[in-house]
Amino acid sequence: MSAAIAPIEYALPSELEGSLKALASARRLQILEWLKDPIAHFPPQEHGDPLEHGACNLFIVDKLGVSQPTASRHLKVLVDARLVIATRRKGWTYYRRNEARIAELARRIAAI
Amino acid sequence: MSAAIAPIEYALPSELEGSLKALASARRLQILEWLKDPIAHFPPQEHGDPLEHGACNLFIVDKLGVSQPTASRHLKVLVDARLVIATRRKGWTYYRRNEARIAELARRIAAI
DNA sequence: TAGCTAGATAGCTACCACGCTATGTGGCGC
DNA sequence: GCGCCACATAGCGTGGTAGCTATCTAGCTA
Repeated sequence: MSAAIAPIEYALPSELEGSLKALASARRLQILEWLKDPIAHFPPQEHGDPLEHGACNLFIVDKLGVSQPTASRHLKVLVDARLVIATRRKGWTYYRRNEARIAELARRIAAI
Repeated sequence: MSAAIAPIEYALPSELEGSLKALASARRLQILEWLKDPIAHFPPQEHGDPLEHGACNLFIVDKLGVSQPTASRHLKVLVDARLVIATRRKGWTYYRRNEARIAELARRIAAI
């Protein structure tokens, strides 16, 4: 050892890149689309206002047509990217769009 | 055989998804950034107006700091997504941004 | 407190993207 | 016409992501 330390020639992973990766999935785009109008896309739910808290996890899993863990991971990616907001209530989790964050991202992409 | 044919539960790959995948890479974001102002980011080139035709492939390869085939693939992804336009001239290839396409994509993302 | 159910985690497979080196190919220029 | 140079293609290794089943955990309800 040890020769020179390799310079970081690398493009550093930006937050923008992360957000784009979160968006670059048909499943996740679909979820965001549904969440635009939860009342139209999901069955009526008893505990948790669709508009205030969002759609129930179970409905999303069901409508996505994938297994529960797979849907869960997609939702986690969206939450981690702060594109959607999760709310726990009683025994369920509800998801809604983070409109502020989505708008901010749209602005950043417009400046690409 | 043969049971029922599985229904397409799948979210179909959209063009939007494809564009987002093309964009969701630090290297490619970097290239688009550089191409905003080729004169500022690349050495002066003799054959091919940086503003009209874009930056010479060789400069991009060099500045990216990856091998020629790797850079070539990144550029191909951008061209295939129509985010940049390639021009062949003499023996070289020049790349420039497709501003119309980029703006259109930004609009679509704003409506996500 | 006990049981049940929503959701997360673990662990697997398959696939795709990114990096590389080696090699083709096609068009300029001498 | 020949050689050379710019760029593409082939092929390989690796890491990350999406899908699955099985299982764990936490918190609601009775």
